[in-house]
Amino acid sequence: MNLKELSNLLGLSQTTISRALNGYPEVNEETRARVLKAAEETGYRPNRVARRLATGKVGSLGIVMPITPEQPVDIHFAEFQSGLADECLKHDFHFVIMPAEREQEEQAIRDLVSSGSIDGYYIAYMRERDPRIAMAKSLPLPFVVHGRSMNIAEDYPYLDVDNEAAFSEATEHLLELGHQRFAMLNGPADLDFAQRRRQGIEKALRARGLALDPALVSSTVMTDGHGFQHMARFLERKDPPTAVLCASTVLALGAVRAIRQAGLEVGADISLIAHDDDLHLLRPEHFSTPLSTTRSSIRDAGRRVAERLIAAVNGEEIDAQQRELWRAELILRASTAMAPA
Amino acid sequence: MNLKELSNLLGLSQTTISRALNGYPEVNEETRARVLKAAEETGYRPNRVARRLATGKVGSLGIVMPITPEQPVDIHFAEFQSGLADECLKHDFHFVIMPAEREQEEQAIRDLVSSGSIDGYYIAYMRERDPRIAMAKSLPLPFVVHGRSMNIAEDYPYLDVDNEAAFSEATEHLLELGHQRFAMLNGPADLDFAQRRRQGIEKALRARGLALDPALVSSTVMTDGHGFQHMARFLERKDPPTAVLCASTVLALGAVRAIRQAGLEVGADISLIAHDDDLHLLRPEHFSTPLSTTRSSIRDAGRRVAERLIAAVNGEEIDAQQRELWRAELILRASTAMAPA
DNA sequence: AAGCGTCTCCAAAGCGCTTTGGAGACAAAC
DNA sequence: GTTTGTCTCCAAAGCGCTTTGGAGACGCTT
Repeated sequence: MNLKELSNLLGLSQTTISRALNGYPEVNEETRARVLKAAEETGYRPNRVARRLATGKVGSLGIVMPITPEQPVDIHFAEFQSGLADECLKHDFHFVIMPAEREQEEQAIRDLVSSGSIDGYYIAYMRERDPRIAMAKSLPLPFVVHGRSMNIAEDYPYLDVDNEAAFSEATEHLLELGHQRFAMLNGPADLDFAQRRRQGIEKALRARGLALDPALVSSTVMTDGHGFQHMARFLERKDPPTAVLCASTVLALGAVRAIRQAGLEVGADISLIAHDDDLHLLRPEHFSTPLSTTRSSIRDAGRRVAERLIAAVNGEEIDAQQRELWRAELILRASTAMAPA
Repeated sequence: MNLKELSNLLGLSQTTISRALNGYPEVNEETRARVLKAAEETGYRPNRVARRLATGKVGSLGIVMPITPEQPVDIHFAEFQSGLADECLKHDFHFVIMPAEREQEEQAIRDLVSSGSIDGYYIAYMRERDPRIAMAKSLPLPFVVHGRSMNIAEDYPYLDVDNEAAFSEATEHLLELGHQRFAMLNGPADLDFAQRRRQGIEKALRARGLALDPALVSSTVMTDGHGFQHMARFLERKDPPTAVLCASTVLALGAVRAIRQAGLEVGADISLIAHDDDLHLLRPEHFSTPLSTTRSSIRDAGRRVAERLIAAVNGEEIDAQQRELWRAELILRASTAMAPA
């Protein structure tokens, strides 16, 4: 059922029906009621693709889904997407997912934009001096960056967690508990959030005249396998760390396994703080030893990004709010304790 | 940059450019080369939305994402989607996600189809006599069902795991180990896969003259919270089970926590077999006691569904392969042992 | 009675693409 | 020299919608 058929059915022009349905004033209320009723009965829904061609809007956001052989599905991505979906549902938006390998990410964004199937998009997994930002600014659609990119002079709309502050704070807490030897299970070294988290630790240590031993830092995709593997490696050293900071509860999952397998106890022998994106599946309080965390909901971030994008699509520009930096909350549980003597 | 601009630039008609780009024979190879070069240089990409209007195809699959307040993100869904994305990438497809609350699922499919933004779609989370199947058959787009729906007489294209056989087999194994008292942590009772899994257990028990105690069956959304809660409840009884079957490793995660918290040991005190969808994040071999499982990759299912849909969109109808039933593999690890005396 | 708003409604253009039905140029065939 | 066929290319229609620029009908004022 399309407009033309409906117009034949009602003996009205397509114009009138379109206007009746879209709430324009120049149509008799009686006629409008008749149209609305017929639309309801026939189940008529305007073709969004045709509407997009006519108006330029489709009611859809775009996202590029990173595909890597090593990490088939990123739970952080899924959780973010879940927030995005919540917000889209509210506004009758849907979203388009464009899978892309890392090398094709820029091309994927271009394709998505020129495909005409979205009104706005977000980009994530930012790296230093990320070229995608300049590119996005040159494209005609609104966008929001999730995260940030270091050493970019220009302004751009983003939403990020203050990773540096979060990890500084966590480190300071461990220092106060007497820890001196720190390890870090970090995300991929080229990603902005990983760099900032590391800087946060280094900053806090430097203030006490300490330094982070590069041999006790791993930078990997955030899977529990990597968490296990590198934690095990750290523990094999003759001077193992007494405190570990993890960039994700997923890494912590593996780390805890390694610690226990080495016959050690989380908390008593080794203190651990993980960044908690509030992953629904991996609650820090459900670990065998409940985990101390720096917490910031990635799902809320997804909601907020969608909210901003939809506002931008609807023409509600809010330049004042372009840059948004969320503070993570330090939550102490049983995985942090005084350093062993 | 659009076709018209490109045609002005080259001094050729839009027709010729379109044909050159789409590989039609009636264009001089010299001209084609010139067009290809210009398209490359200007970064011209045809507007998919316009193309869809002209041809009826966009190169996009559709999926409805169930939104529930109780389970913000379903890891099974994410894992399936990951497989879908892999396959879409291969064929230069993308996919559209339409978030919908459960009551609106049918409407969501209708909207998706009439929106014109997809060429095919899949439906999942099937229930008994699911009305979506008849509806899907009445709509003009190809679809594939992930799972099945009981008591539907008509034929329809699906891909499912043989849940009944998997759980029968798992139960038989436990029976051979001497277990008599079984519990089940199942998925939502209205879902087809949950019903079949339960039937599988019941069938195997019946063959030995045993029955599944309804008090030892839970039917919930598959979160670790529910796994914990119901397993704890089972263990509080004066006649606790010695064998547990879980519909997901996610439920098993909680169940294991409850078992250990009760001072019992998985394997020695309680045997446990979980259905393993091969979730990347939750590897059965990484559990404190490695889990015996019935395994079938939900990611592979996503790949296969995408493959079939894309083939259907491209007009390669394979009626012979409409119904596909995969067999899950029973993998024994340390969580299953002889029943305690 | 003519003129003027005000309501309603409509025909047609246009969004960017594909595709149908030629048209023109040229060479080969008669 | 005319006809036929083959290569290339193009103008225009059409996909389903929105929107511009009227047009007709009606009632009111002068």
